[in-house]
Amino acid sequence: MGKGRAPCCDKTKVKRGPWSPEEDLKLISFIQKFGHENWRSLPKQSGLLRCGKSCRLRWINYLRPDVKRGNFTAEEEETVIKLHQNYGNKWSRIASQLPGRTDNEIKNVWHTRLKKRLVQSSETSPCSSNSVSCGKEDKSQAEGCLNKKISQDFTTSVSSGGSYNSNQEDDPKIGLLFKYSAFNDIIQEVDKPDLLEIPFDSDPDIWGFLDSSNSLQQSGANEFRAEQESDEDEVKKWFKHMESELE
DNA sequence: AACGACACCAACCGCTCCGTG
DNA sequence: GCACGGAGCGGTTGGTGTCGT
Repeated sequence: MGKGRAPCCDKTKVKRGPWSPEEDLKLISFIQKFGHENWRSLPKQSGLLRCGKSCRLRWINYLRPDVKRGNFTAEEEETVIKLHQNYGNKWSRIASQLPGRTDNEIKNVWHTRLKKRLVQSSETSPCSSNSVSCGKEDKSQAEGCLNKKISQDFTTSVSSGGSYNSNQEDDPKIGLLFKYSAFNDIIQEVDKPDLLEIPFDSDPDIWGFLDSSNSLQQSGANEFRAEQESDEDEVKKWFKHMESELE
């Protein structure tokens, strides 16, 4: 794109680094009221001294109501491994199959845990069966080797000759993915400006912050969203509280 | 208790994609 | 068709917590 591009924001005039609870509240409050049609102008309108990109990232990776916090379950990890085998480093693609998990989170988990785990297990059980050399001197090679093995296992489990998509309901784990995916439609609603629904379990820090001055109870982190429909009163209370916090 | 190594994760950076005029 | 701007994505970094010595 031709002449290069202007930076997304004036870095000398925006705050950087970790977000404070107050900033989080401002962002949540603004998005709940007005949505996020335009990330670039959002900081200005909401009174945040942040780059639009930073706001977007914070919202998507942390504040979004449907973000699931906490450790990945074994099933989720396995799913990530399999999806990575299919999609490669398309984290957003993988994330779309794991509701509540963000691309950033999946990426982190992959780099910190799963990749290592794969390399380790490839070292203990070399995939000699398919005549691929798994030299220890090249970790990426080892990883590739293992991926190949997983791929085989995966395609086998999905059933021979069938594509991933056409057989996903046959595999219990893929079935699980499907169940997750069913929530996607609901989750995507969150991005719509006119929606006024705030689940109470998205961010421990925020809720801890809120709890410190109010007794708004957050529901358990792993309880799913079915109970949320009756939370409208809670939402109003929450807004009132947030507004008072911001004053 | 102090220190270093390692692990984890939030956030940033820069690039690409896509819509619009 | 082209230029531009905004959004999204993936790679990387830096801060912080944890563990081992």
